[in-house]
Amino acid sequence: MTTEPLSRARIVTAAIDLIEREGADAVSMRRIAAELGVGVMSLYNHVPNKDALLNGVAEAVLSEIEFTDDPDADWTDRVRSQARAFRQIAHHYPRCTMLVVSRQLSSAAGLLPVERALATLRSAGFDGPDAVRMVRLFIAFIVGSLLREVGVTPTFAPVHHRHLAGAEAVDPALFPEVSALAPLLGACDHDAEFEFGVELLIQAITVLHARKEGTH
Amino acid sequence: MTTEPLSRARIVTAAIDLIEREGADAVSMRRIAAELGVGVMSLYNHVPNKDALLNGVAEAVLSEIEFTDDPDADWTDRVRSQARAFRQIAHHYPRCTMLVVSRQLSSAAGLLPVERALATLRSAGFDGPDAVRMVRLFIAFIVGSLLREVGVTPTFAPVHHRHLAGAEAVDPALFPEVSALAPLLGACDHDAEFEFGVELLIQAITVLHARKEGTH
DNA sequence: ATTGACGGACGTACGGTGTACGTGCCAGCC
DNA sequence: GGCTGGCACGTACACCGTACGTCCGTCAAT
Repeated sequence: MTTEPLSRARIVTAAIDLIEREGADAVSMRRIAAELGVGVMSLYNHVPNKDALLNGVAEAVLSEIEFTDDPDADWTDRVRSQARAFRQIAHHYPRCTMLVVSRQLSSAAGLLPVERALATLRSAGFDGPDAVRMVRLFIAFIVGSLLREVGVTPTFAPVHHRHLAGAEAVDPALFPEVSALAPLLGACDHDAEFEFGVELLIQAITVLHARKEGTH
Repeated sequence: MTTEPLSRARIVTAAIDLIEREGADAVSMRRIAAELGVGVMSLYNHVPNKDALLNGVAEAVLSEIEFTDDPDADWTDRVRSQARAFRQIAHHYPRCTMLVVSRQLSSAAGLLPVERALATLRSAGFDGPDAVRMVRLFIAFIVGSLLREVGVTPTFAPVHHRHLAGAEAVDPALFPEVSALAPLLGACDHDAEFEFGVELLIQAITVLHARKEGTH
């Protein structure tokens, strides 16, 4: 059994595996070291500290986004596919999602999605300031959506009824709308919800686009 | 000096103060107890554990939202003011924002904003499913926006240049758009950005509204 | 007035955490 | 052959959440 020589990459992937298996709370230097069959302090030869390790996790997850961008496609389709790509990794690493969105990364991994998005929006004819605004808007929507989707499953148990275990848990007098719409609030088709949001944003942007074109 | 008798409320506000002063990482039972001039274990007479305490913090912050809803106003204005109210507390308790959005609350404090939003959307003529969709969309956008605004300042230092310390830090060959738009990406007028997003969402919703009305 | 129960403040203790620091092994180079 | 530098490792320390036992003030019933 040739134990290959421990590297930052091996440590990061071990951390990712551990997070996905047992949640972010289970991560500790000792735990990761044990997972790798290695002394705790050996980790510090490849990673300056735990925080940097977690940044590495976020980077690694983010860099697995598969952008299959077709420059010839309609810009709306390109936006759609990029939004979906972003969301797809969140589903591949659900327990890591919180980590990814809660750390702003200055590395290449964090910049590439922005680069792609800016490129397609510029090619669609938006000027710089507008393109930046659009990207920020889309990222806000995507991050917020992913947080909701993931926050629903902190234990990863398929709890569909969320905070509304029963309709009687919420007082209809205080919260008439919430209690009336409890069934709708309890069940959430995340896919449909996400697609709806993306379409609505794209449509809104298209309108704004046409309006600017018209004022030329 | 009459030391008033320690209560869940006092503990929670001490925690909030501590978080705002020194960040979320500074919170520990021992630290909070010291802040209150009290033994550590005394806290557990009023709070079952740290997690519940943090939930209490999130609830307290959330319940400070000031909804000055005018039922006679235009529904778009009501949506605007609700979105702004949500954002305002995030600016009042910037270091607590992450806590608030990362915990889904089943309490009244968490439900009230949803109730308000549903009520205004229903009064605007949306049916149940559409209203729920809209609320989810808005919350996703708001949460994502707040995370960006707050994530920019984890140290609360007014770092305006973010991840782009200098334009030369990012390789123009790899990231042409990012490097070209670096000045725009570096500086962000959060207020304007938020208002832009809210207006765009409202406009998109209005279009969708009109379309549904037309198909009657 | 005495007693009893009880709630809340507190100290101690245990297992776990991140990581600073020193030690020893082993490969590569002079 | 001896030196040097990198890497695995153990020990140690300060801090964490919290289970548990203790003590004391207050109040009810006797």
